[in-house]
Amino acid sequence: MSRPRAKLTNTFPGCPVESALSFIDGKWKGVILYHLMTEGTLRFNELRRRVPSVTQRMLTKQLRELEEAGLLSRTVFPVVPPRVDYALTSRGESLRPVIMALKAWGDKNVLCDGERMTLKPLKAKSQVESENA
Amino acid sequence: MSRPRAKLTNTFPGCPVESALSFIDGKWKGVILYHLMTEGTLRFNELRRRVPSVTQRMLTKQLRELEEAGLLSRTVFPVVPPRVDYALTSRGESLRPVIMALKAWGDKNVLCDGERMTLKPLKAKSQVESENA
DNA sequence: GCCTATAGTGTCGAAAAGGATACTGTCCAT
DNA sequence: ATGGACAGTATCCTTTTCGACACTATAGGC
Repeated sequence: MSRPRAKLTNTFPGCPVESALSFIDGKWKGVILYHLMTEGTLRFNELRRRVPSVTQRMLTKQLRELEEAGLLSRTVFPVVPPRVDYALTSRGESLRPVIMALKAWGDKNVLCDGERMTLKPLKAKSQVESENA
Repeated sequence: MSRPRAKLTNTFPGCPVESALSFIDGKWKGVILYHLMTEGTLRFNELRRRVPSVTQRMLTKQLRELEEAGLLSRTVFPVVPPRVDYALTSRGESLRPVIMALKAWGDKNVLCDGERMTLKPLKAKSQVESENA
């Protein structure tokens, strides 16, 4: 397969997994979708503030790709200073189970401590039970 | 964020989404996990046959990364010809909801027709109802 | 004696992705 | 008159990813 990932499309079982992944591939798409899902429509700089480490250029790029993929809509208001709203389309909304599964897995398995990303230890069943008790 | 994606780890809401994504990032990890989830333990060449377009070198690389991440185990049998089994660990198994959500989304939204990957049209509610009738 | 299967490794190069930095233009508040 | 907020572009450069291809070693079958 010498095609870029976004154009990956051989037919084989499991291909749907890859093609779905290709839509949220890109360093920031996951977070962008997550914020739009949990907070609703957001403006460019609102997104920027929520994803502090993305550069302007990358945020623009990822948003354009998501728009092209039909996952979000971009609404420009002809006012000054400029105003641009980003909102999920219904196809974007349909990704909610995926994003939320990722979020749940990340919450359970990863420690985002600000310096390193570390895996949380797996819990034995007894530990889980005592926590839920 | 000038770190590679695998080391992405700033603290912000939505970070769990990104860090979860970093585990299945890589052009073939999704499919590999999918096949191990649906078929159980597989040998190197069995995986290769299930993912026809991956090269040997890339399959090896992705498998090693998944192993390092603790998502699968690699068992070498000292026989000749060589035999190496790949199986999900329990942490790998814990990704099942994620992979299955991706699979479901892909099935519903993408047409893998072997030449192009195209988005299926969104269904109006009435259409869905008549299909389920 | 040659081919096949097994599970890789090594090297090379192209392409894609991502980051740093500087720049645009208008309005408003200070 | 200076600076900031807004939503971007443009240019350049580095890093990362991926693929092609060649190569390894051993046993068994024809």
